[in-house]
Amino acid sequence: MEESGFCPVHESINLLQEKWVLHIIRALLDGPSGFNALSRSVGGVNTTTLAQRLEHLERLGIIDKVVESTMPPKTRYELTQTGYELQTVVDSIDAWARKYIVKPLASGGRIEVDAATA
Amino acid sequence: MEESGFCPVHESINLLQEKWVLHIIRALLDGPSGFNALSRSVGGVNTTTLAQRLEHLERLGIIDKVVESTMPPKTRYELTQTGYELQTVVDSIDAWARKYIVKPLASGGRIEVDAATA
DNA sequence: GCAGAGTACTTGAGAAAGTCAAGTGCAGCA
DNA sequence: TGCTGCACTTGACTTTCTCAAGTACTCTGC
Repeated sequence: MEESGFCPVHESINLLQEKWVLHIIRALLDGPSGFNALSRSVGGVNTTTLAQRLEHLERLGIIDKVVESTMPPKTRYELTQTGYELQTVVDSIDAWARKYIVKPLASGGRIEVDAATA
Repeated sequence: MEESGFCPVHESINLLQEKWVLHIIRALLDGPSGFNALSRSVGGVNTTTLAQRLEHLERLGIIDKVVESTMPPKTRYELTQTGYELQTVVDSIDAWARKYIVKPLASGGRIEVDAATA
C-alpha cells in the first residue's frame, strides 16, 4: 500500500502484534522449550497457530529450531541473539503492566491505577 | 481458560498484540490527532477497526477522546498519562528494530543483520 | 447558492486469520 | 499390551479484520 519509505519500526510492530508472538518470546526468554511445553507455558494457544508462528519466527531468524531426535520426536526451540534482545521490549511491557494493570482487562474494562501512581 | 492467577504482563501483551494498537499509540506519541489524521498517520488501518480500537483504548483509560465540536465534527484523541508511559515500550521496539531490521519482513523473509552487529 | 472536500464515524457483506478436535507414528513405562 | 507423551498436520468452523459505501453537517471556492 505504501511504497514510499520503509520503516523498520513499523515492520517490527507488525511482527510483534501478530497474535501470540510476544507471548512466545516471553516464554522462550525463560529458556529453550519443546513444542508442547511451549504451548503449555504460553497458555491458550492452539497448536496450529503455534506451529505457524514458530515457523515464521524461525524464518525471520528470531528463534532457532533444534531437532534433537526424530524418533521419539524431540525438538527444542530457543531464541537467537536477535530474539534474545527482545528482552528489553518484554521488560518494558512488564514494567508498564505492573504499574498500571491491577485487574483483568477483559472483564472489568478499565485499567485501575493505584492512588500512589495517579 | 486459566482461572488460576491473574498476570498483568499477560494481559497487557494481549492488549498490545491487538492489531493496530501499537501503531495507534506510536502515532499518538507524536501528539494528539483527529480521527482521519490518525488514520492517515497510522497508515493502512480501516476506519471500522480504528474506531473499535480507539473505543477500547479509551475504555481502558489509555487514551482520551476530546470532542471539540459536534458540528462541524472535530475530535481530538490523545494519550493519558497511562498511555503516555507506553513510550518506553515503543522506544524499546524502536531500538530493536533499528538494530536488526534492515529490509521489509514480508517480502524477503529473513531479518538481515549487519556485519558489525553479528 | 451550490458543488466538492473535509469532519467523524456507522453499516453490512466478504475475506483473512485464528481455533477446535481429531489424527499420525513411534518410544518409554507399567 | 495398552496408555501416555512427543511434535506436529489436516479440515471444518468461528472470530476478527477489511472494504466500500453511506450519514449528516460545515466550510471553501465560484
